[in-house]
Order: sequence, then C-alpha cells, then structure tokens
Amino acid sequence: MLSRKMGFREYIEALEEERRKIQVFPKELPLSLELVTQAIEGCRQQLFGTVTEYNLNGQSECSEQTSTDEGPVFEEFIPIKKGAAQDSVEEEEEEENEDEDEQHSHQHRKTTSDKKKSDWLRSVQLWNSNPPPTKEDVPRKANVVEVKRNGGAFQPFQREEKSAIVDGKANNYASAIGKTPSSPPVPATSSTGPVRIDSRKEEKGQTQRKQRRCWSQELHKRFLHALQQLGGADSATPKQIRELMKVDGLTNDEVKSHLQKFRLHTRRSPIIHNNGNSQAAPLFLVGNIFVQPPEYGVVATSTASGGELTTVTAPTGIYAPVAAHPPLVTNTPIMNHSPSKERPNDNNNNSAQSNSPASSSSTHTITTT
DNA sequence: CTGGCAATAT
DNA sequence: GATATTGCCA
Repeated sequence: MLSRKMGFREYIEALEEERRKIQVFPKELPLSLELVTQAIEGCRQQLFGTVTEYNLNGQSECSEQTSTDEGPVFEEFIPIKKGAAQDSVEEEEEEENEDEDEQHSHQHRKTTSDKKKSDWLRSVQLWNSNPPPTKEDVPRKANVVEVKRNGGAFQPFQREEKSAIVDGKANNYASAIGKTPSSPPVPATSSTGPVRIDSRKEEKGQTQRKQRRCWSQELHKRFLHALQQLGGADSATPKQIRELMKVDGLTNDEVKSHLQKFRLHTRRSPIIHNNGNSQAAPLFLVGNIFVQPPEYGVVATSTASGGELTTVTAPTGIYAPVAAHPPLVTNTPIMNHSPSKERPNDNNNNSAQSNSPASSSSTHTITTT
C-alpha cells in the first residue's frame, strides 16, 4: 500500500506540472484547468487518508452538471474501458435509450455558484436522462426494474398510457433502464441497424408541439460524426446527416434544427467571447491549429488508433484523464461533396476569421441585432 | 420536396 | 437567454 501512496505523490506532481502548463491558457483550456485542479485535490485527499466520496450521480437531466462548490467532479469522466474489445475505429458504443418524456423543462437546479460554463454543448446529455436523484449502482433493492434487453439494441417502448394530459406537462419518471453499470452486454453487433436512441413519437393525435428533446451526447456525437463525414456543417444537409446518424426516430426537422443551432454557434465567436472579466490575454492559436471549441469536441473518446497517449492512470483507476486532442473535426476535406449548391461562405474552419484586427477590440458594436 | 431561415414556444 | 419546434419560403 505504500507504493500506492507513492503513486499518488508522483501522480499529483505530474498533475501539478500539467496544471502549470495549462494555466498559461486559461481561456483555451478552462475545463482542463479545472479538471486537473480537481484531480489534484482529489488525489491529495486520498493521500491524506481523507476518503472523499463523490456521489457520482452523474448527469441528471439534460442540464449540465455544474461543478459543485469544491468537490472534485469526476462524473463525466470516461471510466477506463475494461473491455476495450471492439471499438478501435469507430467510437460508437452506446446504445442505451429508454423512453420517457422529459420533464426537464426547467430544472432550476442552478447551483448558487454556477460558473460560466457557457458551452452550449455542455448541456447536452442523454436524450433520456432521468431525473432520479440517485441512480447508479446504489444497492436500492426497492424497485427493481427488470430490464429485459434482448439482443440489445432495441427497446420496446412501453410508453403509452396518456392520462388526459392535455398540456403535455407530464413528467415521466422512467426508471433508469439504461445499461447496467457493471457489465453492459454490449454486443459487437451494435453498429448495424438504426439505433433507437429515441422513443418518443406518435403522440396521440393532437397537433401539439413536440416535447423538447435534448440532444444527448450520443446524439450529438453521431451528429458530429455525420457532419465530419459530410465535410462540415456547411456542406452537410439535414437529410444526409440524419441518414448517417442512423438514429431511429430522429426526424429531419430535428436534425435541421440542431444543425441550425450548430451553425449559429460555430459561426459566431467560438472563442472570442471576451468580457472585461477575463483575466487573461487573448492568446491566439496559431493559424491552423486553432482549437475547436471544446464544447464541440466529440466526447473525446480518444481511443487513439493503437496508441496510448500520455494518459496518466490514476493508481486507483478512478478516471482516465483525457489529454489528447482528437482529430480535428472540422478540417475534414475528405469527401467534399458539393453537387449543386455551393456556399460562398467560409467552408470548414469557420473560425478562421481571426484576421479582423478591429473586430475584437474596441467598438465591437457588431454583435448587436 | 428538401434545405435554410425566422418566428415561436418552453 | 438558450435551445427545440414549427412555419414559411426558395
């Protein structure tokens, strides 16, 4: 057990060094900084015997998980894949989906000290995130939901029973029928048919508005994936994207909408949202490298092609720090399909407009309207 | 009929 | 205010 502490020490040192580096780019790597800091904190606490237990209640709903006051938040970390069986090329692994409606609408679970975290993507979670305060392994024997998953990909939607809810304000608490936390029987045959990550449809006549649907990471990931295959958000069309995503239940409109938002966000100023508050100098990334806004990086499931990055592995294996830059998404000149219409707009690499000297300084009256 | 944009709703 | 849905138009 001594070695374990040693490991911690070294690990902490490594982390601290990392943090020093990162601190130089607070703007570019805000998350990293925070993460590393928290990681250090966590390790220290463990080193000192203080076993901090973080209830990784994980992501509750569609909202993001604001880092709590101080405790390290390891919720979103990608647990080291134990299996690591098939996915080496593609990073599609999730297949879970339940069905239930949202009820997320407005959960004002805003922590008092909510940080900026204005990344819009940050708010994207699973489509079917459930509100249950405590999900996960908790040995709650109480209501055991026998989830019989056949073969695995599909889930019989057992959603019906509308109780005269005319206003569509029904909160549905579907139990977490997700995958079992321990060993998801993820079959290798997952990437075949349309994935059913959805399950809300046929809403009983009534031309009501569809319930707002949150784009889960899965969804968004697929979305991005499709996008990059299509050569960027500007050249991709909703239909193509939808087909590529292979998500059953997803409509063109939804994709269209998402795409619209995506474009809006990417086009705007991915990084230059400098307010007077910032403490840092506007560090610029060099020409091409230009980091894609972290909010858009795919969830960095960097299963690098056969190469373990300098990923430090915590002695306890709590989490695996992702420190690798996944291949740029936007810059994918492959398959530049532009059959008929071409947008004179900036193609990929939207944010390359950094050469406007005046725009980011004074008299920035452009953003209005 | 599909894609893009704008209005509208949550 | 942000994000999703719906409508309208090219």
